[in-house]
Amino acid sequence: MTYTISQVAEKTNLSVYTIRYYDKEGLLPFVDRENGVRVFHDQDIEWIDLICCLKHTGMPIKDIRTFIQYCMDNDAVVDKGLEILIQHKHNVEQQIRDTQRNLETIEYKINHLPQMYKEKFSIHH
Amino acid sequence: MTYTISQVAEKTNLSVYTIRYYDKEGLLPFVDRENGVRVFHDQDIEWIDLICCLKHTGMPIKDIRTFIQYCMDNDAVVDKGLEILIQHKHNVEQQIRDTQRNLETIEYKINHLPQMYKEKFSIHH
DNA sequence: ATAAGTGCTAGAGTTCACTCTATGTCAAAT
DNA sequence: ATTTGACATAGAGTGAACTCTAGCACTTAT
Repeated sequence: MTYTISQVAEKTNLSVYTIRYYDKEGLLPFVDRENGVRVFHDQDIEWIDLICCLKHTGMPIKDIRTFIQYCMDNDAVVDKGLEILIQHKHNVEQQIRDTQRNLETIEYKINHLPQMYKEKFSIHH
Repeated sequence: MTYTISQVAEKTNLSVYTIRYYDKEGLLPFVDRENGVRVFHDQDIEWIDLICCLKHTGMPIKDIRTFIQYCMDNDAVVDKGLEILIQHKHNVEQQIRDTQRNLETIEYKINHLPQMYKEKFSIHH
């Protein structure tokens, strides 16, 4: 089964523009061409899903490129790619903890907002 | 107790540039001036901490401005500010759930990376 | 009294991640 | 045979969030 760029756009919720931009940026070196036209296979979609996942969890595009390039390296040096992925997993775990702490702060501030407001206008004016 | 802009920069881990930028963008309408020089009080730091918290959890600057403006409104219309804060709390909760799902995907991909790699080069070349 | 240090503003520059435009090719439908 | 539609590229434009520069004011130390 193969897909055109617009079919991939539908499946991945990326715009056609974004897919071409990712390709331009070296994120999709695995995509085949037929007469210059991109031809996507199922395993390409899997790679793109992973790319989206990394992007959603805050990995910048140049880091994703590095990761993909390691994964595509001639020898079976998946190890380096795996290492990056495991490191990123730890980052995301930390990120969740940080966001949970921020959530607690927001909850605290929700309870203390009227007071902060009062402080502002009683002490300050 | 009052603070200069560079002391506030230290306390909040923002750069002096960023604090001035936030002020320019209307995020810090509560900051006093003495002969044109910004003078920060403890409750100002509390507001800035809240701003940082909102920023870290993905609220764009124009939304933070709207929130702050509601909070600073002449009448005791904290309600609108509170409403925004509660809505944002729900967004952050959703954000944590999304990130947890992404984390699961990453864990899955860590286990299947060697296989994805193999697929790529056996089917595809 | 001059030099250093900190503050101020206006506005230019940067980076990131798209997003769009202009222009062109090619295959299928009318 | 020409129109339509989907694909392609190069490169310009956008918006967000800083980040920095230039030039000036004011205070404090030598």
